Parts: sequence; C-alpha cells; structure tokens
Amino acid sequence: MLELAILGLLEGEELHGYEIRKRLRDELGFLSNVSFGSLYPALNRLERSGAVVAVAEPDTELRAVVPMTGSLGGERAAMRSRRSAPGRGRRGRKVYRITDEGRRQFVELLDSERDADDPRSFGLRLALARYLPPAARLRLLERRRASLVERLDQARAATSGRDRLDPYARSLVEHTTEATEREISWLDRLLAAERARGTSPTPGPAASAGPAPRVGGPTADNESSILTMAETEGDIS
Amino acid sequence: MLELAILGLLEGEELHGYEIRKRLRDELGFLSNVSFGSLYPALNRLERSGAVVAVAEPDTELRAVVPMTGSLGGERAAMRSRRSAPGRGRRGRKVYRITDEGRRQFVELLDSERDADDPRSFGLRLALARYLPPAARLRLLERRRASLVERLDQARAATSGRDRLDPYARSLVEHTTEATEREISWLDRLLAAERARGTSPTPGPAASAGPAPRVGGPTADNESSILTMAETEGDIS
DNA sequence: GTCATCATGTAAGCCGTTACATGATTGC
DNA sequence: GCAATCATGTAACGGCTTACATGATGAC
Repeated sequence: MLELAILGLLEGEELHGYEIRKRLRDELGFLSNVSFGSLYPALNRLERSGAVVAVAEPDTELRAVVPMTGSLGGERAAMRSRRSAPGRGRRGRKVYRITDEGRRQFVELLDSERDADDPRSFGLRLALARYLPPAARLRLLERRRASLVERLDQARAATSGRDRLDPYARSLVEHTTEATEREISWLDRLLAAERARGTSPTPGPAASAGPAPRVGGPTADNESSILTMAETEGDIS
Repeated sequence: MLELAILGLLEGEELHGYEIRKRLRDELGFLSNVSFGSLYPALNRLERSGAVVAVAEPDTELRAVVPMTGSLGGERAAMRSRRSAPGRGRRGRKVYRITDEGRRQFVELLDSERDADDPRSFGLRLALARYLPPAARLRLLERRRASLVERLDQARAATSGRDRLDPYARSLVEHTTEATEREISWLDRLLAAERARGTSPTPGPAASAGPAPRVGGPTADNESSILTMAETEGDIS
C-alpha cells in the first residue's frame, strides 16, 4: 500500500524521502502523516528490489543552489556535504528515481487486489488510474462496484428481519446505505464513460464528464489533496 | 477498537468467542471477519483486566439441551463435557459476561478519542451511542463534524492552487467532496435532534465544547426524530 | 552560536494477520 | 465412523507507530 503510493509519486518525478512524505500528505491525502519509521524502510525495500535507484539531484536544483563562483572555499564546502554516496545531493538528501523494473512492479501492484479490505485502497488506486491500461481500469471500477453491491445486499438482508435498531444505529445504517448507493451510481457513470471511450472513436475527456452533481456548492475546479478517501465505511448491517 | 466492539456486544448479552465473531461480522459489520488469532487474545486481555468474567451458560440454553430425566448416563455425559473450568458450558464453550468494571472501561473507551484516524472508529461509536450519556454523545458528533469540516477546508485550500488533475483523480475529488458535505449535513440533523431532545439548560462548564463552528456546509435545521433520515435526494445521473 | 527546519535513519512495541494444532458435537 | 461445523487456542510474522538518535543548513 505504502509502496504503491510511493511508486505512484515517483512515476511523476524524482523525489527524496522527506519530500515524498509531504506529497503523501498534501497531494494524495494518503495518511494524515506517514511516519519516517515506515517510510524509510519502505524506500530501502524498494531500492533493494530494484524498483528505484538513488540518483544525483536534477541539474536545475543543483545549479540554483551551488554558487557559480570559483571560490575554493565554497566549492570545497559543497563537495564535503555532497559527495558521500550516489543519490546524495546537497545536504544529505537521497533522491530516488523509479526504474523500468519499478514501473513493472507499480502496475502489477496497482492492478492487484491487495488490501482490498482497506477503504483507502480504492481511492489510492483510482487516483493513480491514469497509469493503468484501459482493461485494468475497468476491472478496478467493476471490482469496487461489485463489493459495494454485495455490501448493500448483505446490509438489506440483515436489516429486513429485525429493524429493532436504536435510533443512532438506524440513522447510521440509513446514511451509509444512501452513501453506498450514491457511490455505485457514480461508479456507473465512470464505467459508462470508460466503456464509451474504449469502444467508440470518442477519445479523451469524457471520463470525468458524468459527475458534477452540484448539489449547491460552488463548482470547484479543484485540485486538492487527492483524497482523504477514507470513506465512512459504515458499520452495522 | 476490537475490545470496544466486544464490550459493546457484551453489554447486550452473554456470549462466547465464536458467537462474538459472528456478531461482529453480521451485526456490527465491524471487520469482514476478525480472526480468532486476535479475538481470543483480546478476550483474555479483557478477562485479565476484570472487564469480563467467564460464566456458566444461561439456564435457558442449558435447560433446553440437558434432558430433565434422571437418567444416570445422560447426567454423566453432560458432566463430563461440561465441568472443566468456570464459564465452560456444553461443549468447550467459554461464555463471557461483562462486569461493572467492564462497563466502566466500556464507556471510557467509547468516549475516548482513540483510533480517531481509523474510519471505522466513528461508525462503531455511533452504533453504540445509546450507551453514552447525552453530553458524551454530543461530543462524539461534534468531533466528527469538526474533523470533516477540517478535511473539507484543507482540500479546498490545497485545491485553489495549481495544476489540473487527470479525470480520474478529479472525479474522485468531486465525489468525495460531495459525500463529505452530505455527511456533515447529516451530522447537523443528528446534532439538532440531540440538542432538541435532552438539554433544556446547558450545564455549567459549557465553555469547552461550545456550539459548532459552522464553517463549511449548510446549516440544515431539520428537526424531527432522528429516525427520519429522508435525505434531500438531490440525485443526478 | 543557537534555533527551527530539513533530512535520514534505528529500536521497541502494538495490533493485527495467517497458519497451525486441537478437540467436541451433530448429522448422515 | 466420518465429515462438517463449532469452538478455542498458540506461533510466527508483518507493517505501521512512537520514541530515540544523528546531523546538515539557513536565518537571525
């Protein structure tokens, strides 16, 4: 899960650990904050498995920081702090780049059903769905839909018999049921758009067209932290 | 978390481990299935801490199973399988009953903010909210509301900035935002009902909690019973 | 020169899982 | 008497968290 998110970020650009953590928080909304105690070991695992390599920092950053002057002192100071291991840029930063092997692992992970029970799993995968081939994208949406439908059926079966629930549990069930129904119909729109794209010569931006329910709020043209797709995940059945 | 759910079930009736697992799945929808490897250790922890005790099975069940006859053979067979340790009923079942200490722990857990990041946490607590005193119930709802509003604000703040998201991420953000707004207004209805109900005079130290900030969503003041969750059904398509 | 921030890592522990091991009861 | 289910438990392991430890850089 964590490794999937990291690879997803590195698909876009080279990053070092500290920055990756920020992106996970701000961009993917992945976990409020992933701890370093899990982030760095994860990066080391990825490096050992050949999914990423430590590289020198991109020129752009480096040039901006290191003075152009021939100043001996400045050069030496820069060297001292810089040269110790591959992938160490200024300061002690270790900048990672994804490899071809990493891309392979990434798509494999993205297309797998690991962590299917974790509510963040689907949100993360959909946020990275642009990296999936169309067929796999359909599978992802269909799996999610099926699991929601099953949950709904199960809930209805269990509730029908004994509606002796107290008001709180009952309200929770109702709210969760409705939210689930809404998600299913949202998925149906995504699926329709996805299928229309694949089968007809209509390419492109149809994908997000469906939604925009616009209940009343401002039409946010948002780029946000992609998600806090924590999802209510109601209890009770 | 698991212990909270277990205590919640035992508030209602005496149960043995295997049955508890079924209830967690069918009744609380807690985890698709809690493994025995975590359930039994949890029960043992609860027993050691004095929150539960192993008891003889309730008479009702026992009577139904053990024949009333004075048949020596029957009696002996029943004894053989039954008597080994307190709380062992027929077969090897170990039936648990919550204690006063357990009830104290239960309410304390229920009112705490543990696992606040876990999305199942709120659902579980609301499902058990009937066991909370009114003030704690309000706190629970207000905490949830505040965290959703914060999430929404954060998303919008991050949103206002730069680059465009791809269609999948964008659709995800939109759907999640809308779902969050709906949950907030649902909570507003629950809060209104809750306030209308019990509390005529606000207790002395009202300072800490205070009224809800009203930052984000609409202030839907739909009174009516908590059960009336007709929901505005803004539906799209 | 010292503080906040950036940056990387290790160690201990919690909480859960899967896999394994055992045995009783019921139905056929 | 045999299988399916009920029922309880242990052992090994995994991933994530907190707390700890270290050090560089930039601002004042």
